[in-house]
Amino acid sequence: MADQTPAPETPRARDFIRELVADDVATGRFGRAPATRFPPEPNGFLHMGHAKSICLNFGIAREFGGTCNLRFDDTNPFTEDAKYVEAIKRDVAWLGFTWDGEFYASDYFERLYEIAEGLVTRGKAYVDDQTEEQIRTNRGTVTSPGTPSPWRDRTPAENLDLLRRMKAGEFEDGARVLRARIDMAHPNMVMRDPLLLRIRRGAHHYRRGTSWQVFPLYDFAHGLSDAIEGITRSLCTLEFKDNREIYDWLVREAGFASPPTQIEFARLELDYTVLSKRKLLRLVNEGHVAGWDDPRMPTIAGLRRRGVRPEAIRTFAETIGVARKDARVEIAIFEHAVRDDLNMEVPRRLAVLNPVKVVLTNYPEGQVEQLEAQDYPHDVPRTGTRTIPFSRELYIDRDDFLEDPPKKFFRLSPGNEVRLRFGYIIRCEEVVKDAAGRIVELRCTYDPETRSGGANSDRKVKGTIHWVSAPHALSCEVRLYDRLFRQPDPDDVPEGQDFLAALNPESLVVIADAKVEPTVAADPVGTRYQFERTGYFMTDVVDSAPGRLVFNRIVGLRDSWAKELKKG
RNA sequence: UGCCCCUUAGCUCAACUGGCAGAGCGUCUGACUCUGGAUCAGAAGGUUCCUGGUUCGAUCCCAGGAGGGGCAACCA
Repeated sequence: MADQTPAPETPRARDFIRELVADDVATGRFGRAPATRFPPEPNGFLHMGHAKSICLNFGIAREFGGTCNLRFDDTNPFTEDAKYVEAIKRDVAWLGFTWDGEFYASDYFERLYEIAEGLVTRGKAYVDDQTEEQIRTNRGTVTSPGTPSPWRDRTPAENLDLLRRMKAGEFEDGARVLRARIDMAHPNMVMRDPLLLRIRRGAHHYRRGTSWQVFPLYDFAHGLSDAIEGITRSLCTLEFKDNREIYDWLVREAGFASPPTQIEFARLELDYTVLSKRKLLRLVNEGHVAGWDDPRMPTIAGLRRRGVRPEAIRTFAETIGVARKDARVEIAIFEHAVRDDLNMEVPRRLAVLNPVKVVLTNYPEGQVEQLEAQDYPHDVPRTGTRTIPFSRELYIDRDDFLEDPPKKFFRLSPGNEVRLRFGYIIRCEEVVKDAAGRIVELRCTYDPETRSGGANSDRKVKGTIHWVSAPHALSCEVRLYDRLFRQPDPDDVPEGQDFLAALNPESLVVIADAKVEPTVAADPVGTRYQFERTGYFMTDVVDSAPGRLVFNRIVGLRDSWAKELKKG
């Protein structure tokens, strides 16, 4: 009774995929350690959806003592580029994962072609001369069977001859394709003689140049690439469920002894953003954002530039888990993961985003005190202090003063007191306005007995606000980033409009002249802080420089005052 | 001749494969106070989509239905 029973080590709740992998290990099904792969196509930057997949694939390999390859699924010469390969590698590494093998589907083209010849020889594939349009029409519809191609019954010898001439570059693009010979009336559309190889004679592949001319399609390349690498479980998203049948058909026909098995999980959908490479590409190409690494983008590069740490992304991926049903995740879950991570890691600083001047009328002119300020709050297990200057003229945030405050407003107002963080208690005596009625200065008095840490510092006031010393503060630019879209589902727009109609015009608000305490001047670019009572910020790695401070807001703090206001 | 998934708390998921439906986030309440936008504690919240069936017992198995989603690119 007396001694505390230590909390039992509760194993993290397993998802259905990890259960299957654990079964594989227990039964020795594959006769080898679990092997996964992350297979991006190098035609765009990685985003949060990919991060989920990366954490899953690499996480499983790590947990089960297996391997995870990075494989570029580069089978479409029209859209792929080496610059995307580099960006993807950088992003995966930044997320904290090391791949076992680095492979390219384009390195398997020869092997795939040999498998194609094998299929042709055994009557399992044929060369089709139909036009693209005819192929589409003759595939039938979801409710009606397709029509066999007139070329479907060519002899293996004829098919082999045509296939070789396709490879040799004798035919125009689109003149012929290689198709699997399965069933044109199959209830699964994917199995209606799927296309295997298409001719791209003029195309320039970023790795193969113009030397290779018959390119495999996804279905043909993907499962076989997995099999070639000895993958055990091939994890992909739900929309590939129907493709599993052709995946299994191909690895079986190719004669792999212990072929991989595909498992599908739900792709991530995140509120207030889009996670589709096609849509992200449009945002970039049409100039709605500044680039793939715009801090508003849900790309790994964008999140990195904004200041999110990889730890937060990994925690988020773990939190949302994986499931077999569609998953739309609230952005609050992500923001919570980001705050939770930063809370324990980054030092506090004082910054005033929307400054209004405060003059302490009873503070000696010309006097400057150095105040000691804690870098971390009492409940964060880190230590550190700094000194910040205090003087007669200060800035506080305009939001922290109200001439006519509502109930429960515990900040500064005429005749009322508030504590300046790490400093003194002050009282507002007079409000100075310009001709237009705008407040230009608050004339206050301070209580010299209440300096933080001093003998009589424990006098209580309701509120504490942040401030900076006007003559010492550094001017800086602050970029307040917000959700890119103004509604949870950007695709939920009226007929005739697309997701761009839901763009949030205030996703970036730039404050040209904010004030920050001088201690940040010496920190390297890319340093993160919490600006007390405001949010988490990082100096922008591209635009910030000594003498020109630029801060990105990573995420705000939880806004319980706004909630209080809403309640009325 | 359609096929394949999915449906459990506001949201995302659990429930050891038939045994008193749980967790995180969110919400609410309280505590604390030099972050009243930090932190901590507690609470509320359920016809497990519906209708039958099997069973001592069904979220789980079976049948039918409803709702949501995927598939008819020489994209992946």
